[in-house]
Amino acid sequence: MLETIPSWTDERVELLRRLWEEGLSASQIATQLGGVTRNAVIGKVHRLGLSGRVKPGDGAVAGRKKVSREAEIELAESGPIAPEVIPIVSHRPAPDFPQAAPPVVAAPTALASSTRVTIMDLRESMCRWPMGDPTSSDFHYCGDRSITGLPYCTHHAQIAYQPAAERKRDRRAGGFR
DNA sequence: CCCTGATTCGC
DNA sequence: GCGAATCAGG
Repeated sequence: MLETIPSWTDERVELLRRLWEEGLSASQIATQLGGVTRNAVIGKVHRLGLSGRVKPGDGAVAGRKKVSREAEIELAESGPIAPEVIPIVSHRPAPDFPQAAPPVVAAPTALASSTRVTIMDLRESMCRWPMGDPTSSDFHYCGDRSITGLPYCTHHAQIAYQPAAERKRDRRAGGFR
């Protein structure tokens, strides 16, 4: 049956908060939530007092976390392959990485395999590599154990932080462009 | 023309 | 409180 769309339940508000703070646009949040328009999202954001994510004039970068020095250098050398903090806003048409079964190391993280890791499930220690279209409702994250200090697991960190030279050769793996 | 958030105001 | 319409901008 059709899912009845509740208005602003605690869950949905929490999700809204989280997505907004992560830097998603109102329209993207709207499609993630489902059943609401971007106007509704914006309206709610204002009612919650969440507006003003980015402060122009503020010396520090408000919305985005600072990357480590190493990662920064790597990014500078490798170019804008992947965004540093939350890649969900990135404009990739259709990622779809063959990342079905990453048996890396015995992942200590509890939830894994079949469960879709949504933004709600994401923890600091989990890989935030985006899977799927951010404007789609089935969007989720990798969720594997992330490297300490980095937002990605070993697998996706390799894709995200490829050295410039190596990139030419082994670029097909990522799907980024 | 696509998008963004901000604001207003009838409901 | 909610969100469509509108506004102002990129």
